[in-house]
Amino acid sequence: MHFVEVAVPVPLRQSFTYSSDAVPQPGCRVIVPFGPRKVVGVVLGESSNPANISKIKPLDTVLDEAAVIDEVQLTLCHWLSQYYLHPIGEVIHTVLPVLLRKGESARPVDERWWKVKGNGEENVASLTRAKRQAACLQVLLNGPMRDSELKSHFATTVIKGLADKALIVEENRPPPLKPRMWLTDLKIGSKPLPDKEQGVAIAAINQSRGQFAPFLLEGVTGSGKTEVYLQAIEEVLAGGQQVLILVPEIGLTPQTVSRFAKRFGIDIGVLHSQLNDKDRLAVWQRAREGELGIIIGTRSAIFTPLKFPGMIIVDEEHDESYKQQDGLRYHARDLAVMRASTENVPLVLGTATPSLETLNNALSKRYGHLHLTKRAGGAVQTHQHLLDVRDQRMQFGLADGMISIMRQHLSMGNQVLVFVNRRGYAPALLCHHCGHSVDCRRCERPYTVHRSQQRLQCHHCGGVKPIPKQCPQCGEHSLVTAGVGTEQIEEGLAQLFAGVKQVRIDSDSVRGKDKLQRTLDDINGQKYQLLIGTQILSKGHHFPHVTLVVVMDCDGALFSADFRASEKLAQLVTQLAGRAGRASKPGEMWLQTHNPGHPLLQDLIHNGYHHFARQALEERKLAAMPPFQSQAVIRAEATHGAMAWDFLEQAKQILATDNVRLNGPLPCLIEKRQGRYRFMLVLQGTQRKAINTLLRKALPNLSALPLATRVRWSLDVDPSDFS
DNA sequence: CCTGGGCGCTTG
DNA sequence: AAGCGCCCAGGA
Repeated sequence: MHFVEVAVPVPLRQSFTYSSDAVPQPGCRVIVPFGPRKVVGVVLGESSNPANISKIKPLDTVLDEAAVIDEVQLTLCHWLSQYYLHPIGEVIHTVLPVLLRKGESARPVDERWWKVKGNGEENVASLTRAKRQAACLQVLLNGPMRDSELKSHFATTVIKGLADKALIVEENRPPPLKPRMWLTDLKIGSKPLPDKEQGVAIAAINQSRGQFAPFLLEGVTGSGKTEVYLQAIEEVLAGGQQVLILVPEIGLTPQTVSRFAKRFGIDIGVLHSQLNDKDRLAVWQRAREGELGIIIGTRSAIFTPLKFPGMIIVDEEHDESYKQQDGLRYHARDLAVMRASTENVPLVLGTATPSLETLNNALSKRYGHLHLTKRAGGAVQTHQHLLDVRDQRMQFGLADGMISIMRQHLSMGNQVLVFVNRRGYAPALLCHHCGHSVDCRRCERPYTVHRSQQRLQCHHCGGVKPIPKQCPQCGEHSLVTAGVGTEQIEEGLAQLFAGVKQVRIDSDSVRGKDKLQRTLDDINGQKYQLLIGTQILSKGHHFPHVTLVVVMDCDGALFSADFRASEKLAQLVTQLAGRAGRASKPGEMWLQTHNPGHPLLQDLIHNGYHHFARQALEERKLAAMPPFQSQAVIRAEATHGAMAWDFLEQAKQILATDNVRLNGPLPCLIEKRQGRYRFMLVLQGTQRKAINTLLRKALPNLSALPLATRVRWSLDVDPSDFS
């Protein structure tokens, strides 16, 4: 009789002991009795002298012969659990593909194949009147073929015809996973000669093969970061090792993938949020068996197991989508650092606008620092200007001066990009008679007017309702919109620039598969001249015909309660500037502001992100803010705000100590969401270890508070957002 | 007297 | 988280 520790998918910060005749390998899934139910858990290891022997129950079933979570992943799970103070069972649950959580077989899913039945050659001869069927049968005479491959050559009706005549039959086969399969296909497509800086970067990365070596690749937009990735990857692939590439949520387009596929001519594993569970598991298996040379995916792709780990790349490392904002609130970039270190592989963090966290690590020499300062093909940097809109006449949010600059660019046949930070028609609906604002009752925030959908939408909870005809308070028919969003700009610009083809790009207009990609292709095919859009436009896409970028309003970020707002604005502006222009068409950028003298804007405009970021780091140091101090946040929300507040107040008493500062409880930046009032308690200190220890020791006491079960609360280590 | 929903307790 | 017992309110 043995005892094993099992991680069970429940929000309890402990594992559970079970008895078993044999000890399954750590990382194997088991079905265990848990209270009155049965759950899928994962074996963590053998337990030597368990407590509470009388309570221990035997394992029900062992689901796997071999571990589904390998040693490296198990190490990372323990790290995640300890660092983010998250229950181990839930950590393991997040790391596993959905189908494996549900207890499905971890064996590769069978593939459908077709093979000839009976005397094939005779049958081919008999099919005189069905030429396609004869051809199809002829192909299968050379040997069975995958259903998917056969379908790419012949219509389904042809295949079905043969099957109906019982000349071919279907059979299921396990996929032949071939480790390092890419080595047979690998060919290097034509590649440009790297310039001096690229050459230095490639060499530095390549020299670090087989060891943990983190790099910040700080390259201005258009400087050829991807080329550095490609040439570094080439060496890794040729050496029989795999590369894991993380990209931001929105950056994973077919275009991105095809760039890698074209260069190497190999199969690439792609993991994105729209993938179904089955396909996701298939990529997971092929990566794990070492069949795929390149795996590219968004945040959660960092959990993909690799048989021959060779390198990890995090593209646009500053992107906010790498931080998970619910459940296990991990940062994929930080986990990538941990993973590269446990797997002893180089890690490349690439961006034009490094996060201050990463920049600090590079400047303090914890990371190698590689620079790409020249735009490829000699394109010059986009010139940035501030447009003082004070006392200027505004039309649809654009100052007259701005409009005339836009006219100049349009008249030369160039494209103009207008960046607006708000979706919808207008961010509020007000009564012109009594001043009443039509607010979402659950969030107590103004509804955003969406005229295209003819309804009001709450951007905090997603709630929708029809646009009222009259004021809900005074009954007057005098409702007017306040402020401008993408829809209204679109409408206004259609009037201002009649006859100019324009397109709006925001999450409303590009909803649906491939819609974004098609629109982007149309833009670069010069089907449109005027582009109006939100954040989406700042991510990864290049618009060579755009010569003017207009930022409607950048004042919000200057006075935000979020201390990272200025960093985010600077990244956004710099990324946007990088979208425009090329060698023959230098671009310019204008920022509309009421605060043209603001030192932050001045610094950004005149000295660029590179300088701004270093300045901002100095300020963070003086202000004792991250990355020079560590933070954690306890959030609590409840329908009765007082309960959430009381809970945090009690938590504060429990946590009180002298080496960690406790701020709050204070309302979250979004004070109410979905009918619940939200508060937070911010922990800050010089030692991240001290915060971690404090929380670890206090958590049992926090959970034991009577209010702990009555409010929704969660822990966020290294918070990136205070909404 | 029975039903049902809310609440709190437990999970090895 | 989720299943279960317990308790109290409300309907017949």
